Amino acid sequence: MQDNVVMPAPVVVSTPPLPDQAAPSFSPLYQQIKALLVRSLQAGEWQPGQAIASEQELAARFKVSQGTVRKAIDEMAADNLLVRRQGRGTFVATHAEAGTQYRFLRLTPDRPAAAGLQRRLLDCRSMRPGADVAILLALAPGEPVLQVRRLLLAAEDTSMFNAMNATSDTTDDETVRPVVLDELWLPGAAFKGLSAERLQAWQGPMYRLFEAEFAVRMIRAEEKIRAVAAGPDEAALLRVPVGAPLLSVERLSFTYGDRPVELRRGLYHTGAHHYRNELI
Amino acid sequence: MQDNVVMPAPVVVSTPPLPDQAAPSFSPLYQQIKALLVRSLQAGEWQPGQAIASEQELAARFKVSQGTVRKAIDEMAADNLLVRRQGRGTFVATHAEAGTQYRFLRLTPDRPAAAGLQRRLLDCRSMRPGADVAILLALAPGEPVLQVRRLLLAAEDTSMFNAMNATSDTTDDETVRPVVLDELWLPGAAFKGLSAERLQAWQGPMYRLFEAEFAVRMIRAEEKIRAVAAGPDEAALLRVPVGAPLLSVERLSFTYGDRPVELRRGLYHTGAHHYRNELI
DNA sequence: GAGTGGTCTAGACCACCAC
DNA sequence: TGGTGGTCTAGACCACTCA
Repeated sequence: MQDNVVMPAPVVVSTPPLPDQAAPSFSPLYQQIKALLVRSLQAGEWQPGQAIASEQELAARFKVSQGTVRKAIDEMAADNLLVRRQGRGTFVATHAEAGTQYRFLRLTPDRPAAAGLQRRLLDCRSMRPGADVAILLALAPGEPVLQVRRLLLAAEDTSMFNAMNATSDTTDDETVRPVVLDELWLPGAAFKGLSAERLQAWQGPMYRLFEAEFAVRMIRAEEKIRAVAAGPDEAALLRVPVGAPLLSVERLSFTYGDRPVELRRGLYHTGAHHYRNELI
Repeated sequence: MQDNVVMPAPVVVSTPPLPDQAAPSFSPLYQQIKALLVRSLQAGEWQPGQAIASEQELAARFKVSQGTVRKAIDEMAADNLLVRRQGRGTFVATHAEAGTQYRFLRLTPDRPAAAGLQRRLLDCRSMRPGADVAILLALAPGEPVLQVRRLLLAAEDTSMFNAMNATSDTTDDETVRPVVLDELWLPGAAFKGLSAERLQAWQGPMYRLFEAEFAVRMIRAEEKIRAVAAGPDEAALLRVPVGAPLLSVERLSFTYGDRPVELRRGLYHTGAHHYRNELI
């Protein structure tokens, strides 16, 4: 039974191999299958939200047993690359659906809030990256970056503060409060054509726009969190006093093959929200 | 082959069932096995760091196939309850070993540091809990809590600041800097006998003491993170100006069966450290 | 060499879903 | 009713560890 299992010879597949990154030679079959499936995702064989081939089909294609394909898919589901749905099939994960929307945003209202967050775009422009940004995003020499700035605003919880801000110094947005000031840097090459108008027109999560229009799927991210004092500009935008403590969240996001494709720095006002984390 | 698989009848085991929490009646076999294994851990059949029975033995004990036991153990390994080691066996996870020590501490030096963190116990006393603490820890009415306070200190990075703090206002600890001020609340019933002396004498991670001496294993935790301004006492202890931004990390830790057993509030000075997080 | 977990297969049946 | 993933089994061989 085990005779036909190849150790040196890699699995033969019909899909032509992609040019970049060679696969490790000796690894378990299911790992090889997993790598091949990741390549298929990377190459766009199946789009986010679509069903991939069934386990049976994949087993036939790769000439392995269904159990081996299953183990590969199990791991990819654990990595949030795929979503299994009994009776329906296995689907490419997406930032489109409720529940997986804003998967990376860990900011939560202290008391459960009905309404979500509103977005307000501040600016979007192309620029030469600073040295730090260029290194983190592994940019080619001379490659520009797109810089995006925006606010996220939450419905104000006025249930017990009705009297307090009767004389608020703001004329509009009495019922809404800025909570997050985001600053993003995106590699110019991958996001050619992204503009303020495009962002303005888009309804929905930004990561959904990226995967739908620019074929850039955010897979995982690393965040570094600090407490900082609000500077003058930040204070004005977030409507807090200068020097107020803010959460600084620096995020580096990766797509398939651990390629960094977004650097983001968020300043969170944690007066009525907190950053939640689960340690396991 | 499938005939002997029981759906209504649960698996018969030799270990007497523990009194608390009834198992759900209808669930996959491997889930039942998992629940039984968790109970064995809870009951102390195998101690942290020790090997559990082999897959073969467990399969025989529970009268299921090895594959079913394997799936149960796989999930428990993914939950960090067990650790598999090829050729050696499967071991109960512990906070003792390097690598799993300080598993829940996400604070990281901005630039890789050689030395770890020093501990300094401030105080440890029994007290009546506030209402919030009592609720979070699900305390019995009238049950006291142990309150512990301590500092974590890091070796100062003096490589480029030699001249700066020549006239530091502190007489001792020139080469060390407080980074974390921790305040813990522990249910008195579970930690009877814990004292300042006991903590002072202990070398190693606190969670290791808890699992070794009080049979309380921390399995997972939830953290809420905010940015706050340092108050007078906190500022003095952490040697920062009053009002300096600090990271407030509120942690609720759970043991087997999702029982909360520790509430902790840490204030982190993130001048040369940050809280790292991986989003997947 | 004996024992452990790790991989792979083949086949059966179940639960769920859509048509 | 047919197809999907989900569970369970039985048995083979491999890789690793330790005495």
